[in-house]
Order: sequence, then C-alpha cells, then structure tokens
Amino acid sequence: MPGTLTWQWIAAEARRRIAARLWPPGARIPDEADLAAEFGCARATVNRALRELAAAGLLVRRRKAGSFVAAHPVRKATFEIPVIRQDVEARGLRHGYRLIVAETLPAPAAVQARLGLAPHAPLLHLLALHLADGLPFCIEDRWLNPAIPGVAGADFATVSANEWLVQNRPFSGGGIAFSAQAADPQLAGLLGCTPGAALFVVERETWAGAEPITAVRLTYAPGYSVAATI
Amino acid sequence: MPGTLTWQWIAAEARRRIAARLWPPGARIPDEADLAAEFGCARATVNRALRELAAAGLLVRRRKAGSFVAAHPVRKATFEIPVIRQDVEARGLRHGYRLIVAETLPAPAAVQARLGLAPHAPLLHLLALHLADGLPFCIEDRWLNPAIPGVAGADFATVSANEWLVQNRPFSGGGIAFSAQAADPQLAGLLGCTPGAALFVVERETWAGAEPITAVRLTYAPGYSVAATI
DNA sequence: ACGGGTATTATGTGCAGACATAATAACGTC
DNA sequence: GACGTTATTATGTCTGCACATAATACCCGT
Repeated sequence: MPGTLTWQWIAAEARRRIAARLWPPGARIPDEADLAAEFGCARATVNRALRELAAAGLLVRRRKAGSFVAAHPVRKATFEIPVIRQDVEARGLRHGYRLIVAETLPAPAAVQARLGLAPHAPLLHLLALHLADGLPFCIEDRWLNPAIPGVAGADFATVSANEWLVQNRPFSGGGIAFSAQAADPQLAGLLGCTPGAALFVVERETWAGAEPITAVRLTYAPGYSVAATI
Repeated sequence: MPGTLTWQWIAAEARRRIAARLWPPGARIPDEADLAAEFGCARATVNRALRELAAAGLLVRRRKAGSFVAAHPVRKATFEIPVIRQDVEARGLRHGYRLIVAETLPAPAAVQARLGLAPHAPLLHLLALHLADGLPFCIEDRWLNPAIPGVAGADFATVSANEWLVQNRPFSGGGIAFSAQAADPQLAGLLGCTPGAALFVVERETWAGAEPITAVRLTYAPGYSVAATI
C-alpha cells in the first residue's frame, strides 16, 4: 500500500476503522507498536496520527491502559473570534464606531464575580456602539481593569477597546458564552430595533495569567449569527 | 535553564516573547534551527512547539518564508457539542424525550440547499421535544437522509435521532451556526414560554464524506447558553 | 526591463532508538 | 481478604539524522 507511511494516511485509516465499527465505540485499539508493525512505519508516526484523533475527540488515550475509541464521540467546533471591525468588514460592510459612555466606578457584583475581583474595586466602564455601513451592528458593554498599562492614556473615543486590547494587551485565557436575550427599551434604542426583538449575546472574560483584564458583553443587532465548521 | 528541553516549555517561552512584544505582531521569528541552537534542543522539539502555537492562531508559518507572529491574533474558542441528553444530565437534570412528528416529504428549499440535495428529494422529517426534569428544554427539528442504513428500522419515538445518529452514523464533517430567534406561537406552545421570548438557536448540518446525513435546528427554551474556554 | 526557469531555504515529515511517566496489574504481607 | 509496594506496560517525548515540499529569491536570456 503505497503512501501508507504518512501520519495523515494512518489517521484517515484509523478514522475509517472507527466509522466502519471495526473498532467499535469503547473498544481498545491495538497499541502503537502493533500498528506501527502493521503499517510498516515508525511508532512516532502512529503516535502522531493517534494524537490527532485524540485531539479531535475520537480517541481517549491513557498511559499503560491504551487507546480507546470514544464511547460518546464528543464533537468539537472551533470558532474564530474576530475583532468586531474585521467581523463587519468580512461581511463587506464599512465599520463605524461610537463611544457612548466612559466612566470609572465599582462594577456590579455579577461582573466582579466573573472577573474574580474584590467588591467595590473601581473599573473602567465603556459602552460603545459598532456600526456596519452606518447601521447599528453591535453594542460593546465592557468593564476594564484600570491597572492595565496604557489604559489611562488610551483614547477609547477613536479606537474601540475591543481593538485596543487586541493590539496592546495579549491575554492568556478566558471564557466565552453565547446566549439569546430580548431587547429591552435601552438596547432597542441603541440598536434601532423593536423592543422585545431576539438578540444574540456574547459574553467574554479574559485574563493575562492570574490578572483579570476585561469582561465584555456584546449584544448584536437582530439577524446576527456566528458559524463554524465541525 | 532546567526543563528547557520540553516542547511545552518552548511553546510557553514563545508565547511569552510574543506577549512581551519581543516578537512583535507581524514580525518574523528566528527559524527552527536557530531556536533549537538557542534552547539547546533538537529541531523537532522546536517544530512541535511552534506547530502548537500555529494551531492556536498565534503564529503563521510558511515554507521557505518562515514563521511570523500573527498580525491580528485571531483567537479561537472550541465548543464541545454534546448529545442533548448529556447536556441535560450535565446540568443535573433528568432527560426526557417526546417525538411529535415523523413524516417523509420533500424538504423545504432552504434545507435542500443546506444539504446540497436535489429539489423534491423526499427526506425524513422529525420534530421532537427534549425535556429537562419534565420541563421543555429544546426542540429538535430535523431532516434526515432516508438513504442512511438503518434509518428505516430505527424507532425515533423512543430514541432521539440526535442520539441514534451519534451511535450509528459517524460523520466526517459539517457546519454549525448559532443565532437568536423570537418565539413564534408554535414554538412558544411547545416550549411553554411566552410568544416573542428570545430563544437560542443552533443549526447544524453533517455529512459523511460527500453524502449528506442530516440538517437539524435546535431551538432552546429561554435562558439557555453555551459556554467554552478560550 | 521583463519573464521564466532554477537554486536556495525554511518548514513538513519520516525513521530508529532511547528514556520518562503514569497507570495498571501483580505480588507479598498482615 | 484487604492493603500497600513493586513490576510491568503503553503512551509521551526527545534526539539526530534524512529527505520531501513549497515558496521565495536569484539569475539569465531575450
């Protein structure tokens, strides 16, 4: 079998065996050495292939125990999180931005909890509107740790905090959540939609190591959707 | 520097240099051989580390050209897509399931387009309600390719198509999209919520190779959200 | 100057061997 | 039989080497 020696071929073959139930869910598959012998390649090559399948959620691998076909193949979808400006421009629209509120005050308890901050710690609160071809696209409601270097000097009236952070403050981790929310009168006013309209909401928190950076709530105008390939 | 020789350490060090702007956005970083010399390890180890950073979106790598720090670090979030039953049970609730409609008829044009099917091709249409502790949790509105082996014999009144497919029909790829939608009277009736409530909607299509398997629209009861770590 | 073929180069991947690590299985003791 | 210790084993990773591949940079002829 020519071409057998690439890890991609081996990964594909393993997928095929899983799909064909040659290796049924929950079953233990042959160990790397056996597969290497079968395919006539080095163990490292098999390792690389199986590692990919494990990352894809098709295999569960445990030292000493062996490699097992995932009983419930938990599928994973990867979304790219673009800067809002890029998101707008990728749709072929012109991006606009308007700062509405910038103030420093203690964050609401919910925000403090999301960021793991002490109560009453004052944060920079920004409320801004992103536009697409002049129409409301998204409301950015952000709480920002004022201890971040450069925040004091940044002009969030001209550059959105969204963009400023990407350029100036790399983060190491965080969380993201998607949900749906009905437009209250304030949101409806800002987004130019009818009160009660179903809006898509993204909530995100980011940290640099242990230091909280920001918590943001993005509320999109009606019709927004986010897509990915599985 | 002890412990320098692991690919995780090198990956972490590279992240640090990117975060510290030692390697600024857009810049070309030293090539693998140079880094291997600097860290005193094999090139393969550096390769492994940089490959991870590229997968995470922090680096862009091009043969002959070199490795570059991503100008706009497109962050990626990975969501796990659970079977609905598991989703319910993970919340500590009891899962219930009720089939509402099962019929074979030509799919609407929108569904045909999503699956890339010929017009008028008859599909199996299933409408079902998932319950959490007896309360409506999610509506599963699914179109299923009747050519899939075993579909004819499956009893979707007792096992949800969602679950049946996971167990019986591995898929190779597909798409997923999240959006928000207001509850129309029918949805409101099924989900036991007020008409106009904001609902979270997941639309998914899956294929096995070139063969379409299913297109499904999951409409969740108010309050549902999906979370992930970045 | 221009276009096209060619040399160069950084990444991509393979191999064989070795040791590290974690988790299980086997064992011996009480 | 229950429990702690040790041996075994499959995966995880590193090394050093080799060649493949793609994309750029260079050179040359017109």
